[in-house]
Amino acid sequence: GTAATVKGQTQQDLENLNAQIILANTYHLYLRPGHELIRTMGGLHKFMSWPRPILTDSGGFQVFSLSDLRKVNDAGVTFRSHIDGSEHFLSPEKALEIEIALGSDIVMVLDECIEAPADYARTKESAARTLDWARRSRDYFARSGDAARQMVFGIIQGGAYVDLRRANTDSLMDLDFPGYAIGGLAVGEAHSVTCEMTETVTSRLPKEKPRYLMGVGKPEQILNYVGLGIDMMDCVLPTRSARHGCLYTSEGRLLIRNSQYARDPRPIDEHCCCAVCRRYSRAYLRHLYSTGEFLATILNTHHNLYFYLDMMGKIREAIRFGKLETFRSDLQARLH
RNA sequence: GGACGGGUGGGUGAGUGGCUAAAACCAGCAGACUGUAAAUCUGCCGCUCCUUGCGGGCUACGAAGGUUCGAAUCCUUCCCCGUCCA
Repeated sequence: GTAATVKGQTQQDLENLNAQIILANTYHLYLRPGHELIRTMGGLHKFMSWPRPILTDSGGFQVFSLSDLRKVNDAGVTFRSHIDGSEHFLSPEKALEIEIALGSDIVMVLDECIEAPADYARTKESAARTLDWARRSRDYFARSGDAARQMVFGIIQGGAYVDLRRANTDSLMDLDFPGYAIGGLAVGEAHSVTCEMTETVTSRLPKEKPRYLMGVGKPEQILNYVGLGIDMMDCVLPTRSARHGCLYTSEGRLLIRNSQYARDPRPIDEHCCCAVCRRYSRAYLRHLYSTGEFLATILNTHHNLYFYLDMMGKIREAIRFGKLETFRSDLQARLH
């Protein structure tokens, strides 16, 4: 829900899907419509009519993905807006100020997410900066925030280097955040490396606090991350892929535009109970997609979100019954 | 009957002697997408052969002839389409 909307779904849809929490983005909402406007409108929950929890990302990822529009130094990040080219400065304190104005439930600190692969010296320097920013964020929130209403999560960086990940995890834990995020992964490195770094971190983190792996992932990868002790994830994949005609099923991905579905009367996934699968055929959905109808986006997004949320529900259930390993290997085998 | 303008690959439409199997866009086919600058991006898109190479052969810019080393491009005739005049 980057721009205070999950593209293609109404808040009502999201409630029907049983979405527990959505993510919104500091950088985007700061540029448009502006955090002061949202504060004036009663905060982000009220503004977008979403009574359930919201997590706000800090703009750290934009530092990375808008790389040719930014300059980073220890003080913070100077961005040029991707919308009108205007220049803006984001510091750890400024990011918190915005997120406090938005009133999100979980506030992410500003971090620096760097490209993969990055060399050791650069990664070390950047991770140290992120750690320093986390300290500043914590201190700023202690002065200006309301711990009864919001909680701030720290972010661990350290690239693909085990010792840097370890050191940054330990140092961040010293700052005693209520939750910890792992950033800077799934940015181009091999999945095995993502897993190795994740395990390096989760094996050190306290069990009673949430662990959030930022920006992932594919369904079959999520099963691995959960197995490594991850509690939270966020990802554009289900919604963006939906807009691009890629649908997730219990048997793997399905590209709805493929000509083989032109006359296919079956639902996307015969085992799926979502509103789209209960009502529409592949042939119809392919037609909507290829004619560029926006109902295609709406229905495809609904299905993919149902798939993801349903899978997460089943994962929780499997964990509850001590069956995660079986569930994971069964599902991964079917997804391939 | 006459005067102009025009007929290009599935579509729209560039190209007015060699760099053109022919721009671009659309359609079609396939792929990608991971803390959302994304209803986006990439590849293929005449037929065919193989030793898959910035390879070979064939066919192609309304039709048929011609000029030229070389023609979608120039010339002739014909056939269509549009506009205007009688």
